[in-house]
Amino acid sequence: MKLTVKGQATRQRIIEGAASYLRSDDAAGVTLDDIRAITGTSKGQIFHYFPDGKEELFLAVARFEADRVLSDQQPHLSALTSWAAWERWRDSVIARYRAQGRTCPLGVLMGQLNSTPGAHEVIGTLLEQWQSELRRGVAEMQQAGLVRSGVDAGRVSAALIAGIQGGVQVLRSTGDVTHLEAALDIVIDYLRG
Amino acid sequence: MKLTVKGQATRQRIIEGAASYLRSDDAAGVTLDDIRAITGTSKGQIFHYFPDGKEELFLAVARFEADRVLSDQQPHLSALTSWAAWERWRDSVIARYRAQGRTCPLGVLMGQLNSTPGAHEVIGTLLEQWQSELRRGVAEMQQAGLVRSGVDAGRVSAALIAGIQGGVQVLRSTGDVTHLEAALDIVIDYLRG
DNA sequence: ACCACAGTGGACCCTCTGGTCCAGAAAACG
DNA sequence: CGTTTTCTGGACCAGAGGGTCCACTGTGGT
Repeated sequence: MKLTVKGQATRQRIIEGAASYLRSDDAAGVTLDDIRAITGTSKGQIFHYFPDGKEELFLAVARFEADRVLSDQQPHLSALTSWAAWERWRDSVIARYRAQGRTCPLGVLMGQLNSTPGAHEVIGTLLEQWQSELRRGVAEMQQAGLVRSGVDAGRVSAALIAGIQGGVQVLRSTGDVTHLEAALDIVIDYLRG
Repeated sequence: MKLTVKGQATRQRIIEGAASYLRSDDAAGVTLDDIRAITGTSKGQIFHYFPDGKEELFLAVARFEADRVLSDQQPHLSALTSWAAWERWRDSVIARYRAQGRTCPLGVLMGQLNSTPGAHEVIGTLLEQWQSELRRGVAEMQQAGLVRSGVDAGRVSAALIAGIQGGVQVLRSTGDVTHLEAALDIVIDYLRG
């Protein structure tokens, strides 16, 4: 499929419009027609740019959102080289999800893409990259002698990922951000020894 | 609505049949008709026992499954009075979710009940009870002098809940149980001081 | 025995939604 | 220019799935 500049723009408009819609409150039951309306496009265009329909479109949006998750944590996530940096990172994560509140674009997307392989792949990749950055952060702290070398960086980063995911999930169903805070703080405290 | 003994039995059969079906692999897109077929009932019966239809039925199943989550952790969850007991509890949680694998009845249910107040209430209640048991366990360890009194039992239990939820979610999308293990182990290690 | 009401089966309906199709407008390109 | 390709609009289709209805059967109480 050839895409002209105009075509690229429209395609992007669809993705970003959908992403933006998912950040609104009642996006639980998104439909292609919702997205069509929001983005001011037509059925024809949606299937022109996403021939495989719903799944392809939603996967594209999911990738877009997954990128956002990581980039929203920058520059902190890539520079976890001091305790102050870890604190800044922690704060940025909490701020991000506090702002997001009970809505969760990726969560809605996963609900729509009923556990298709593609969906798992997007989430898997995201978690992998995320954890890998954290693992690197822990290792750097160890090299700098700020974290005892007996700590298993892989394990700590896995626990952080789990804590964040779970904290966000609790936030989604209870609106309460304290679980996320507690999980992050306790693992970081563990790191401090 | 009056229910005879037979009626009660049928109603229960529907709930348990649905729950069992949700534990199978491809339950992502459950439909009332699936449940009807599995439980050997008719449309008439389903709406007879669950007048509000899908939502009422699925909420009933969700409550059933939520009970299961807690009772599967017994008797360990209610007797967290020694390190050995904590280990046993940890092992029972991991065993349960390892066995469950990538399927997650409550997860599927939540996907269907698109964030209705009822769904949030079921999950909220479950998490509350769960965390409250854990908090009690931590407090008892403190009273026994096994955990330093400076530890905030509420925070630790919140972190455990978050870690478990997140660990299970990772398990669902990657099939990997190590995140769950890491989260539990690290928070328990933190408790050990 | 009778009656009222619960239990059961299944045909039927209706909406919602993903997906198809095609015709016309607008670009790209020679 | 002319033609070929892409872009856009929207009518239309088909299947799925939740929900309704009603007739029939079983059951419990008096």
